[in-house]
This record gives sequence, structure tokens and C-alpha cells, in this order.
Amino acid sequence: MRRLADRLGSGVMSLYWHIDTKEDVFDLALDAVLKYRGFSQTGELGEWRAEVVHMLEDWRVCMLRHPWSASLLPSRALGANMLRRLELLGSSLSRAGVADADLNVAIWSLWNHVLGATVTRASFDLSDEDKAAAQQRLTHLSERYPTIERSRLLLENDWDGTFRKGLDFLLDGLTPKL
Amino acid sequence: MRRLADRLGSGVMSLYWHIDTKEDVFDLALDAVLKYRGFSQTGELGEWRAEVVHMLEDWRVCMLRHPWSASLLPSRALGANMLRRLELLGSSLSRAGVADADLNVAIWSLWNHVLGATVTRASFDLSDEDKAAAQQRLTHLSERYPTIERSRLLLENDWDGTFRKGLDFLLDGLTPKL
DNA sequence: ACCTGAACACCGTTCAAGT
DNA sequence: ACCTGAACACCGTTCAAGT
Repeated sequence: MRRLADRLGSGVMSLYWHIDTKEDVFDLALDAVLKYRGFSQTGELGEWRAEVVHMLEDWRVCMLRHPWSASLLPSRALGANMLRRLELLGSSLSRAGVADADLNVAIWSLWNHVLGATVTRASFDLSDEDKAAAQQRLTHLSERYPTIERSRLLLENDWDGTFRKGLDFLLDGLTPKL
Repeated sequence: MRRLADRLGSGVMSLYWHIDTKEDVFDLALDAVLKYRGFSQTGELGEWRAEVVHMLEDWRVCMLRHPWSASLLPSRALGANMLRRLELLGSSLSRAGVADADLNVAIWSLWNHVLGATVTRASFDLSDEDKAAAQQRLTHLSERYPTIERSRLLLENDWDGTFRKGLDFLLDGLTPKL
């Protein structure tokens, strides 16, 4: 708050005219990050999968632009932009043929993938120094964690590709339901 | 820290003999939550899917037992128990036939599902009062969020089932790679 | 080796007051 | 309608000192 007021060149307590509490600032900041500047309805049938992938990739990119947003997510109310994105995702899936009974699972699973990938990336995208240290530590422990060692789980860097491929798995699993 | 010291019946500064910083306490707390009391290697072939499902459900349950653990996850180093779980998951998948090239994607996708589901659940598992309020708000906005309204996305309560079904989608998508 | 209290620099917020 | 500074209750941590 004090920092924020400084940045704005105002007195600290002036902030409290506009918002009630620090939590409110976080809610607003998170929702600002999630603002969606994409099509709101394309409706091109047959293209639902590309449409969904595009939406979710954009979602992830928005959050990665401000890495703090991932750490804000837990225990925060859903703002208007978040609702808008969920609605858009849901309507795409629905028009693609997902039955109403499966809609919740589909929406949450896809959102969870975005959320999880964002948090994971923000936590484990190591700097080069950290990577060297991790390498060191893992080599040292390679007999305890052979699979991690072999797959270079923490050193592998293609987060975009991992996200995209994982998303494909999910959508592949979802598709037979259509 | 002061609260923790009180709880332990010690002076505040005594804590600092055992740990360096508040962050360290969080790291330790998170890793304690993730302690795994399951089989370490079953190796029963053909049962890999049940094995993976069991591991991931346990993972999720552990984290839900202490809802604060979800909010600790972002920007935290991976402790020994986390590494152990990742290793175990990876080796199950590997023995099930997942190629080394796909191992990272598979591990991260499944972990992301657990993580995302945990955070989502911790954020959106509304109390009954909140649910009434949300209902109110959504009904009011139902023309803007028709799909959310129709699927009762925020009122639907079967988080366990949603987690499990989403996991099935993921594993279904993964299986053809075997 | 382990514990301690006083002190410091910080923080969010209440309150009563200003324009 | 909007801004403000003084004050309060809290917090993590340094330091120098105790056993």
C-alpha cells in the first residue's frame, strides 16, 4: 500500500477512498491481467478445437506476462474477466458438441491445465544459475531420482511445447465424447 | 513467526536458531504436507492406470487436507517429498510404456491437473451462504453468462468426481501413445 | 549448542481532520 | 467528493547477550 501510494505520488490513505482493503487491490489487479482481447464469438464450426486452443494459449500468456498473477490465484474471488473467459470457453465447448452433463468437467479440466501450467512455469522456470545448481543437486541424487534425471524434468525448457502437447492430450481425451 | 512461537511456547527469536527465514518454514510445511505414505514400487503391470490414479488422488487429498498448501505452491522450491512423488509418477508412466520423449509432458500435465484442481477447489468451494450470494449474482447476470448459468459451474459441488473424470480424459488422451 | 528480550524498520488500517 | 498525516497494532529480523 505504502509502496503503491508512492508509485502513484499520493498519500497512503488516499487509496482508501477508492478501495476498502489491500485484498481488493489484488482482486482488481488479477482481473485486469485477465482482460480478454479476442473474438467473443466466432462460431466457425469444425474449428472449435483451434478456437479453444487459441483461447487457452492466450489465457496462459496473459498470466505469464505478470508472474505474480499466478500466486494471486489461490483464494481469490472470480472477477468479471475471469467469468467472461469461462463463459466463452464453455460456449465454445458446448457448440462443439460437449453434452451439458460433461460441460463442468471439461471447463474445469481445461482451466486447471492453464492454471497448473502457469503456476508450474512460474515456480520452476529456473534461471541459468539455478539450473546449474539444480543440475548439480540432481546429479548428486540421480540414484534416488533416476526418472527425473533421465527425463531432465527440471532442466527441460520448452514450456510452451509442454503446455501445448498436454492440452492436446486433454482435448484428445475429450473428443470421443462428441 | 510470533504466532508460531506462541503456539510452541517459546520465545520468538528461538525459532531463528532452527531456521533462517519465514520462507524456510513455508518450504518445510509444504513438504511435510506432501509426505507420501503409499507403495513405493508395485510394478504390477497392466495396472499402471489404477496405480497412477491412486497416486494422484492421494496427492490431491493430501493438499486439500491443508488448504493453505495450495496457496503456498507458487514460487516455492521443490522439497524432497515433491521430488519423490514426481519420480514415482514418472517411473510408473515409464514402466507403462510412455516414451522418454513424452515423459516430461505426461508428468507435468498430470501434476498440473492435481495442482489446478487443488487451487480451484480451494478457491471456489463456496460456503452455503456464498453459494446463495453467487446464485443471486449469477441469476442476475444470466443473460451475460448463459453457459455458466446453465452448467451450474460454480454451484456444482462434486469436486471429487470432476477431478476424477478430468483425470480420465487426460489418461485417455495419453493412452494411444503407449 | 541453544534460547532470549530489546530494538529496528517496516506494514495495513482507523480516525479525525482538512479541502 | 476527495485527500491527508498522525497514531495504532502488528510483523519479520538484527544484534548483543545470556545459559
